[in-house]
Parts: sequence; structure tokens; C-alpha cells
Amino acid sequence: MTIDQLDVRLISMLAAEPRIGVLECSRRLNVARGTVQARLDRMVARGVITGYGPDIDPTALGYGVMAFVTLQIRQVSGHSPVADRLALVPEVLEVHTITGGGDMLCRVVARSNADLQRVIDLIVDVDGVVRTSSVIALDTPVPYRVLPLVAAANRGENRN
Amino acid sequence: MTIDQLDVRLISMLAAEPRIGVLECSRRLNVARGTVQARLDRMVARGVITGYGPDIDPTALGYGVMAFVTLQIRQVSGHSPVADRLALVPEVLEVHTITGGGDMLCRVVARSNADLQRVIDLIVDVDGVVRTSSVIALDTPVPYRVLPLVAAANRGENRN
DNA sequence: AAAATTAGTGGACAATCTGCCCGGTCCTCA
DNA sequence: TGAGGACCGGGCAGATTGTCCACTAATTTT
Repeated sequence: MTIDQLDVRLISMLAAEPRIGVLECSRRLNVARGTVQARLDRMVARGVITGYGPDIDPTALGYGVMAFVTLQIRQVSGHSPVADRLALVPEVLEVHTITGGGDMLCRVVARSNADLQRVIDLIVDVDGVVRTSSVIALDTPVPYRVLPLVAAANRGENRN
Repeated sequence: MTIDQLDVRLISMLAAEPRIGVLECSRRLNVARGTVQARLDRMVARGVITGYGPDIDPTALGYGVMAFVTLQIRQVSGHSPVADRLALVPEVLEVHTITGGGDMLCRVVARSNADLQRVIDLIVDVDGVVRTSSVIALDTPVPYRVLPLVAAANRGENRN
């Protein structure tokens, strides 16, 4: 069992209004406060909720350009050393290794298109990176979201 | 001016321990509580902090497979209708329009490789989608993070 | 079938935090 | 020189948190 209906409502509520707090949640959900606390604790313990960190918008920090960069890695070296180096670049927001022999995909941001060139150069300079190919994100019609998934996770698979 | 040193320390602190609260922050930063509250309010108002929502891990929900799908869109239709349809699929976590004539990039998750096929089929079925090409993320050496960027945003550009 | 475990309820407690107000200081800009 | 803006330090009532407790109900184990 992953999560049940109550969990979904709880997460949705917190996602919509993160400031409300446990007590308010219990009131709206018509359950005891201890129940809400226990649910949250359990979800944190199980890794469903990984944190409540503040969400930062890179755009508001002046990083208005986002791009996805695909890296071709020299086969011999392996991924880790490259990933470690990439992690040192602040503009690299995430790195994934992907299917297709020695490739990686990373999301980067930059202050401008010109600045993007600088960031890409930083990446190219990483030892083991053979070639890069980048696409710029022009618009984001669907920003990152998980709520629909949370709801779906419950709808389908849950047996309680 | 975007953010200053105090903002960076504040964000970093909250990111590390989201539960500490305004008062505790003010103590650790050696500033008045009102200052911390004002800083946070300002950053929220400016859009730097977009929220404090709980961070959900799709893996813990049973969605262990992640992939990036590049869509080729029929030129005539435009992006919005396609994006709207994609938004209806819970497994689609985000959608970007990217450079290169009528293309979109989206991140999707699925319960398994077989399930990924189902999700991709859903995407292909969207009217206006001509072709898709997907890469599976095997590993994520650098998970999404913004803190280094926050620190960098301050280091370089700040004038206060 | 009895015992044990688990989840939830309702209540209580002290400690803490929040939102909000104030007066006063310092600094910058017009 | 004045007006703003930012910060400090303090105070206040009200709300919330973490943490206990005893009790019920349902499920699981023995």
C-alpha cells in the first residue's frame, strides 16, 4: 500500500496552502490532530514526503534562460567523475544519466543566452565530456507538478 | 538587486531544516525576528520563494521509472492545445516548449518500463503530436537543487 | 478464540511561536 | 533637511506544537 485517500487530501491541502499547519488540517479533514501528525510522520518516514523546503524560482533570481543539455561522455571514464564535476556548477540544476551509451542529460539555467554559452562552456570543459547538444526551453506550459500523480497513485493502486 | 547575503543564509537554513520557524531563524542569524519575517515576505512577494509545499518523491509512490519525452508537434495547431491535453495526464510532470520547430519536451514517470509504454501511448494519442522520442533516466547523480544557484546569485550580482 | 498490534479519537499540558503593534535608530535618496 | 525604507528590541494575546495519556475499534498473530 502506498497512500490512501486521506493522505492524498492531506498532501493536496498542504500543497495548496503550506502555511496552514497540522491543527488546521485536522479540522478541515475532520480527523484528530494526532492522526494528521501520524500520517505526516509516516509519509516522511517512508520517503513519500522528502521535505518542506522553500521553493525557489530561478527566474526571479535573474536566471531567465533554461535549457536541457545532453552530454556525450567518453566511455572509459564512467559517469560519477563527470557528475561530480557538473555538481560544482551552480547553474546545473539536475543531472541524469540516460539510455544511449554514456549519455547524460542535465537541466541548466543562465542569466541570458550569452550567459548560457558560458555555462555550456563550463560543462564542455569537464573532463570526460566529449560533446554537448542543448535545447533551450522557450516556455513551460506545464510547470513541474506532482499533485495529479499523487491523486492518481491513490485512485488506481490503493487497496484499503 | 536580487538577494543579499542574509537572504541566502535564510534560504539555506530553511532548506536544510524547514521546520525551524521564523523565530529560530532570527536567533541563528542574529537579527530581529521582524527582519526575518520581512525578508521572507519580500522574497515571497517578489516571487523568489514560490511556496513551501511538501516535496513528494514519485519513486516512493511507486513511480520508479522516469523518462524525458521529446514531442514533435504538427505545426499548424500550435502548442497550447497539445499542452492542455498533456496536462491531463498525471504521469506528465512537466512540459516545456523548446527550440527546434514545434517541439516539446516533457518529463514523465511510470510504474515500470511496461507502464511507460502506456504513458507514451497516451501522449502519442494527443491530437497534434506527430512523433515522440524518449530517453529513460537510469540514474540521477545530481537531483534537482537550487541552493548552489541561490548562493551564486548572491555572490556575483548582488550590489548592496 | 484470546492476545497483541496498529490506527484513530479526544483531551490535556507546558512551551513555543505567530501576527501585530509600538517607538527609536540608522542610512539613502531626492 | 525631510521622507522612506530597513532594522532593532520589546511587548501582547492568541494560536500552535510536541508530547503525553486513556480508551475504542479493527486487524493480525499466536
